[in-house]
Amino acid sequence: MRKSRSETAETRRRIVEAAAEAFRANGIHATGLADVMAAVGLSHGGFYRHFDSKDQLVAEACEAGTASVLDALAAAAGGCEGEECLRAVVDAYLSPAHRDAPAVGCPLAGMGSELVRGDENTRAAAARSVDTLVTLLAERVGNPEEEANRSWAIFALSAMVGALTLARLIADPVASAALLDEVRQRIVVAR
Amino acid sequence: MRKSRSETAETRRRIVEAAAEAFRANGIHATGLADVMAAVGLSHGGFYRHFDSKDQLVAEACEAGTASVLDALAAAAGGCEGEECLRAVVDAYLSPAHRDAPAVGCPLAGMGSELVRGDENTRAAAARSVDTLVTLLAERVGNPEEEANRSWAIFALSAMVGALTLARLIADPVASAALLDEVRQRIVVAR
DNA sequence: TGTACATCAGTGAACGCGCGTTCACTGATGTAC
DNA sequence: TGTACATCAGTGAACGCGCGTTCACTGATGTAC
Repeated sequence: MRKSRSETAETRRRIVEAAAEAFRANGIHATGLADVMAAVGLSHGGFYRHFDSKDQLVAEACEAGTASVLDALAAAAGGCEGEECLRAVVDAYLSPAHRDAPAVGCPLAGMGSELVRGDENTRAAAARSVDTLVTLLAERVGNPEEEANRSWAIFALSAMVGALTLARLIADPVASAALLDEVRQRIVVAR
Repeated sequence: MRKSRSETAETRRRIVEAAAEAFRANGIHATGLADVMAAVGLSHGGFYRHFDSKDQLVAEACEAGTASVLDALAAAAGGCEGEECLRAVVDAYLSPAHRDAPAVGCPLAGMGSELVRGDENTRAAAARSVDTLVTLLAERVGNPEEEANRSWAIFALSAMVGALTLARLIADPVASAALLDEVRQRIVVAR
């Protein structure tokens, strides 16, 4: 049953991807390893050929989820790099589409309160996710190394993560969309 | 073994309080009913004399946690009601003390991503929590019924919930405190 | 290049454990007369 | 006010179930000669 090295690497990648989706959609604790392995079409016993523990998978899933969100936001900005695309990134993050698709959305919003209680590696990965997203936002308003730009980006990311979480809590679609709209406008103005 | 009505009510209240603390500190899924009952000094079997299900307890714990945070923030404002106390409320919410005491802190930050996946009653309770905190903030900048004040308060609460979550993810105490400071200042300025 | 052997990805059963929930039981409280 | 009985808060064992993790096994892949 042994697989070739490239197949093994591909399987591992698919496990991380499936985990990243399941953790964001259903929560870390509520998602079993058997669920993740089944999503990839494997039995759960083989999990430990790829990972030491569920904690390790959580940390990697956080990284993978962040990378996918980063790609999606960069794509939404259409490849431009200046301030003119700031609105595109913020609009994409605070869209009803993002709110309604947590499985492929921001891990900080989808599993933020569970990441806080993760192990050391998980929290380190989550902290890197914060840094990555802060840099993405800072780039939209100028040099991402400049203190003022990072400072604004930290503020913007906080508001974005919080707004997405709150928007998902509010069942009324009108009120939820209104919350997203208001935060969206104020973030751009706050720059 | 039967208890008097007032004792029964008091026991029920203590279960909700203990649950509110445990859920915020350790997460909803990670906290067992036996843990909660043990914290109150009871065996787990008696739980169902007070509640229909764990879900019901989660919803009530969300409400109770919000009430306690509301009290704490009102106390931080020192009883004054005008705009001059806005800073006191925001400072209290975005303080290292709040960050380091999730058990008695804001439920939206402490268990936000788990509340999103709660049942109907839980999400309704969480949505009421959002509304309650928005009103508290709106009151600090004027008439809480006025659209402009509510709109700002929604933005402020989003930034506050997000910032507290991110601050808890960042292990480095200097970077974490810096994030809180920056968001704190910008929220007040954004008014 | 071909052969012999070591490696190891994946299977499926099993491990101990804790979960939410149920239940028979106890005995103090509440109620009806 | 006092007595007899119904109620029910709390106990502790048990229910079925799913969890993370381990393990003996299979057989294709990788490696050494």
